Amino acid sequence: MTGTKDRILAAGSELFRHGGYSGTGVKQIVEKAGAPFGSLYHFFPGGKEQLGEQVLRTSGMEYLQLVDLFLTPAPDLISGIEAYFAAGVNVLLETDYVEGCPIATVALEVATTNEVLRKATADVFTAWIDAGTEKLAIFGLPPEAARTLTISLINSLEGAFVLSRSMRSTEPMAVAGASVVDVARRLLAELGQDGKKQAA
Amino acid sequence: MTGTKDRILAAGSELFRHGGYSGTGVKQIVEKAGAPFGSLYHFFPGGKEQLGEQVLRTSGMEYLQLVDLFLTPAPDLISGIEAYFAAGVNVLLETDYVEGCPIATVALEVATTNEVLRKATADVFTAWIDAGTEKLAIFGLPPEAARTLTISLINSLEGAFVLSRSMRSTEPMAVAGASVVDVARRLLAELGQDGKKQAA
DNA sequence: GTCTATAACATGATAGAC
DNA sequence: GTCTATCATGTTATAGAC
Repeated sequence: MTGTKDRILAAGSELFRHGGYSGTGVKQIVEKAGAPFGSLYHFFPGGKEQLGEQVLRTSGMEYLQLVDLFLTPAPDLISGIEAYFAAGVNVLLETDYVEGCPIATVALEVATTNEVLRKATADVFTAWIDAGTEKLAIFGLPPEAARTLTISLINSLEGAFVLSRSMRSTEPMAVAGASVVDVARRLLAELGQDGKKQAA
Repeated sequence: MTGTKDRILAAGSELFRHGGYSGTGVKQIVEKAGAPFGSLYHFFPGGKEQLGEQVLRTSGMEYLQLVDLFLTPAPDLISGIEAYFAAGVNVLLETDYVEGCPIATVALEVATTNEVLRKATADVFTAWIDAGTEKLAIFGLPPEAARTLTISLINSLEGAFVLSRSMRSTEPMAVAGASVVDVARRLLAELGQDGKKQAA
């Protein structure tokens, strides 16, 4: 049984990342959640801003699990990266370019206009970078190289979502994947490693 | 002498890219432009949407000139890319992470909510890609390689603006520059070229 | 805790004097 | 073409019955 609060969070997450923070009204959110209007201010006394912050932090942590889903099963670093961006292409096609990053739309909107929400987006990105850095160790990458590659991967993914969703083309996402593979290959060559999954 | 219409466009450009399309009110725009409220609907009978479209197309073409500013003077491809992302770092620092891409904020906001504005952002990105592809020919890159590298560059730049502005750190922008250099080096090696500027 | 009515305000847009 | 007053609507938030 899904609680009212969770339904409000889920509805907010979808509406915020599609229409933006300013572009989404609180009535729209409770309506989509099938929740009474008063419940919003019962569960989120801080109003729209508190809801926005919770939505960012919650969906940010949910998407963190996607890293495991595609990188962990891969036999080596390169095919892990390829699987990750192939999944990005699939998301674009399967949702008709509707879905992308759950954070970026709001992140750009609030970067200079709302410090509470900006901090929430920054915390999510920081968590993603730290988790990716840790995860890439399974392919033998030392911390510094793993961090650089993770940031490069997120950079390219975020930028590709902007271009691909705007242009309604998978080309930018495909190019992004190939680019990150280039970066990974250069790193591996520099380290003299093969990028195969390490024994536990 | 700056016309009223131009001042409205300039004010709209700044406010839209900072606060987003939904987050910016038309009254806010005319106030910043020092223009009478009625002038907005005189010059833009289509209202906020027509203004938004004009702002996107106009500032998109203005930023196109920045490609020339940093890539053209470079003696070779690699140092051109480095100069470009160094400029990105400077913009972040000099504006205290306020300025970024004039299109991306609105692009994510309207990608699935306003087809007129989405098309405008797509046309701008397409123009950037085409212009970059053409410009990179001065370093000897054939069209296909030039297009791939241009998309990779814009991907990384856009994503780095998202992360850097959110986290208030230049690290993502610096990583982005190094990553695109990796991609360029791989392309040059594959083509057997040196990336030096070609004679006219 | 659920739900509704409504307050207080901001929004995009328009009418019409000048 | 400039400028102001105003409309209708949508916004966030609150009060208070149940």
